[in-house]
Amino acid sequence: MDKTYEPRKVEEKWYRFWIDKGFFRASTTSQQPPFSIVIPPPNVTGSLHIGHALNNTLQDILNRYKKMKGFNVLWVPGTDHAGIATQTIVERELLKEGIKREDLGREKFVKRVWKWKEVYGKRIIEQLQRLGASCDWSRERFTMDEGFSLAVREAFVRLYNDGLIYRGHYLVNWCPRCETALSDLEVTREETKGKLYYLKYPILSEDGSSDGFVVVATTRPETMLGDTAVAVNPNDSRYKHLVGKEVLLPVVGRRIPIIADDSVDMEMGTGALKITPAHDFTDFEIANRHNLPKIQIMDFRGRMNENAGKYKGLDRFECRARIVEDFEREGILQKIEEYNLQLGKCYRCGTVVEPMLSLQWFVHTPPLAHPAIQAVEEGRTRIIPEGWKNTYFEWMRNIRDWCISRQIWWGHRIPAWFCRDCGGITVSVGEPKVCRHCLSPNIEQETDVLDTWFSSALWPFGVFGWPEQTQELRIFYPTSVLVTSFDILFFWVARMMMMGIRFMGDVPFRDVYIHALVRDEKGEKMSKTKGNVIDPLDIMDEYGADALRFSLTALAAQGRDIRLSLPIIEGYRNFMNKIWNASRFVFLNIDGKLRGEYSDSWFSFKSEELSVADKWILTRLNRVIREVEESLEKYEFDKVARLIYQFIWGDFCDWYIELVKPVLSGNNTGAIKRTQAVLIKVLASSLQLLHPIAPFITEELYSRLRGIGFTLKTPGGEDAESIAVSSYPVFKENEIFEDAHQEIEFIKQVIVGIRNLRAVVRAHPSSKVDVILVPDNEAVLERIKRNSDHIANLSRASVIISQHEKPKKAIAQVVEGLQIFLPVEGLIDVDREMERIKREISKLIKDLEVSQKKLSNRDFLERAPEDVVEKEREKFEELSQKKRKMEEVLEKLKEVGT
RNA sequence: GAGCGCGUAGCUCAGGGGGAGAGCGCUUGCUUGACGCGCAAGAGGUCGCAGGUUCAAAUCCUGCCGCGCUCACCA
Repeated sequence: MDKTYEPRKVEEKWYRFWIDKGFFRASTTSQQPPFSIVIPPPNVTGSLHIGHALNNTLQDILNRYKKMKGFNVLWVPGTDHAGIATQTIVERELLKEGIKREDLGREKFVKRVWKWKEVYGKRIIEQLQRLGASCDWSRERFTMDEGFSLAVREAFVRLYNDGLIYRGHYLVNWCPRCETALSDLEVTREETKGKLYYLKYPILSEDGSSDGFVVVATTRPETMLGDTAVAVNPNDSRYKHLVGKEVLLPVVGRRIPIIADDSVDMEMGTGALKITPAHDFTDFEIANRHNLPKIQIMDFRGRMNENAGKYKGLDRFECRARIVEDFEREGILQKIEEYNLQLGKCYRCGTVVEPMLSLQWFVHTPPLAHPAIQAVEEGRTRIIPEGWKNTYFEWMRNIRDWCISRQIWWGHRIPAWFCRDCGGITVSVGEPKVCRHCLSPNIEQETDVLDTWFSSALWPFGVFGWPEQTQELRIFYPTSVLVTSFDILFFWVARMMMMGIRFMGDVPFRDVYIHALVRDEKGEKMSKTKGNVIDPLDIMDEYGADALRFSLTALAAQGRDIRLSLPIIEGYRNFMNKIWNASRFVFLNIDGKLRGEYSDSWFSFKSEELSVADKWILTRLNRVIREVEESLEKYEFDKVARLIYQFIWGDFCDWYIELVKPVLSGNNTGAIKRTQAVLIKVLASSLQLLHPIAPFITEELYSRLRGIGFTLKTPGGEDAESIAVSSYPVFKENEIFEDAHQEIEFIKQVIVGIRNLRAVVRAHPSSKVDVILVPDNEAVLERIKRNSDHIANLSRASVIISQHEKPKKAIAQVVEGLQIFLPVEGLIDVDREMERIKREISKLIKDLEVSQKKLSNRDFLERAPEDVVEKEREKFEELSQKKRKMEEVLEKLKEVGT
């Protein structure tokens, strides 16, 4: 066995083993309770990033844990076609070859994208496998595979027939670069420095002559070309007299009315608002109230159209500059101010979004949102951590209709056909032959595709074969938990809730666990442009998948972002190595094969046969088992990791192994056998606890345990050929030994005390020192007697127990009920040691004062719970005893100095 | 503008009404028969600030300061 764990030597082997054995395959005939998770499907063209690593590690932990608990676990994997994102990437690649998508035409282009999908979809799947994801790959799905396409059409048709999908002319967010409509969510607002332009519109008097100006303020002067009114607040005394009059729209020369509308804020700008109904959401609504015409002045690429007159053909930003110039020349530009505004940008490409009037498809969401809100209110779906509930409610309660049509090629084509004869719409799952309304065969399918998130919303039941009523749906829906990050709470989680309830009549998941975002060590979001990405694949190459997984788990505290850095990962890589070496120690101390000695109810020692140390470690183990399970059930992943880390390193390695070394090198065969058994039991259980987080190293070490003849059982009671299918450790009340636990905890203090004294006298680690232990009472005396070997071995001391004699010249330590003396002959830095003791005494005095104050406070005595008061009394007693002893120690020191 | 989260050791973070914790880093010592990716012993903190509630506040409440995020059609 190597001295250092080398993950690269084993990881691939074990993953193949798990797959070959079919351990990740779920059963549709099992009697076991189901546990199911659907993966948040990564983008097909994407590459595994650190966020995926976290997301899938957490899911894997839950799945592997439940598997070991005997559940019929199903983790459904898959990928998302990610419409706009994927199309953009493929377009960019094609451009490198000098090909535009229009050159290929729709059909050929889509074929090219499928090719990409084949290559890159596979890549991300391999990367997930590299991470160790225990997905049931036989059930891998893609949001555009045949079955899923059927589900999408079915859902669309049903919603349409129920009147929840409609088509109409509305103002939508439009990306002029992607040339498609976007939903509200796909627009991100960014604070941008801009300018506020004050434009003077000449007022027309009754006779048509000019009569002064009304000044409007705007951040987008170019939109004035499409102005159809100026609006003021009806209560605005500055403008009251102008309502009903007209202004002459400069440059254009059109007459437009001055109207009154309540929604105009008198404080804002000049209080007079120019109305461009076809390019602004507020204006659109005002226009509807006043029956104003809507003049579109741009084409879908963001260039001025024929309605822009002489500006036709200009890009919208060029046009802005020209308009401003022209206003200035005419003397009707009053002023320009610096102005910060929240600009809407396309979340995919960052282009400034243009509100555009167009014919689009929408989902009418409030009727879907209502039951989805209720489900969370009633706790049928729990959101964890709870804080996100409010965010969910907030969004759901203010939900607006969802624009689902996209003018791109890659995606689910909307299953609607338009009739060239009667203009009617036929919506159908299969391809219709004739128009539903006039029976004309002269029909044509909608060219728009659906928003990617429309199909993602069906994921939790689409993957199980919906709309067919499959066995999988019956068993695994609702899924047990969804693990995701908060940035797609609205995009995805909320919509799955709506669709799941609508089509399945039940929530899509019992729990939603929302985890953090992974940031860099400075707390910044990782991005390729910033160059601060930590690539999980590099990390796995260098440190191993387990180290990465453990790092992410240990940092996955609820409600806080993860700041990941290499030193942290290195630390947990070291932990993996520690486990490796602890196991190595165990193996080195078991000669030959166990020959099944321990495999069949192999741990069968009666409590009186166990040593105090054995009892101590078993107590610790059992408590850790319980705490780990409690934490897992609450999704407290960081706590799980900490508990296991502390137990393996801090308890098992630092103390148990050290305590047991003399036994193993002794010649008491019975004691050796028993110790070996405890070592194996504790090691095996530790590996099991660790397995969900670090599957590879634990499998490797388990295989070595099998090599020496030790086997775990499956939940079904059979020999487990893999730790992945072994039965999770169970808390056993009869392996809790409170007395032994306290005894070893006490002995640890004694040992640390002596080591501390050794450091004071600068004793060389290999040299022995003489110490005199002076116990207060019989109980302490007995404890020390029982453990004098442990003390002597772990502190390299010759121990003398004395109830009366105390050395004259010595340095000392005090632990509860015990003084530890180390005689010295003036070879030490007495002043420094005195300083140390004095510091300690003054701290004791301070603590005593606090305690004293409490105990002399009548309110405390009367109102505090009895046990708290009692504990305070004990504490006071203990502190004052310790103080007395420390003072004594100080006296001894003085003598050393003389 | 509204809402949410976070300020605890030099750094990264647990904890969350009754004796301040971990890892890393730092100091000192170590060819300790598992491991130097290690062992041992240490130093290091008015728990952001100010009030309040309470017998008792790092912990609960209010305000403030700082950092971050989300939502919002505001010219």
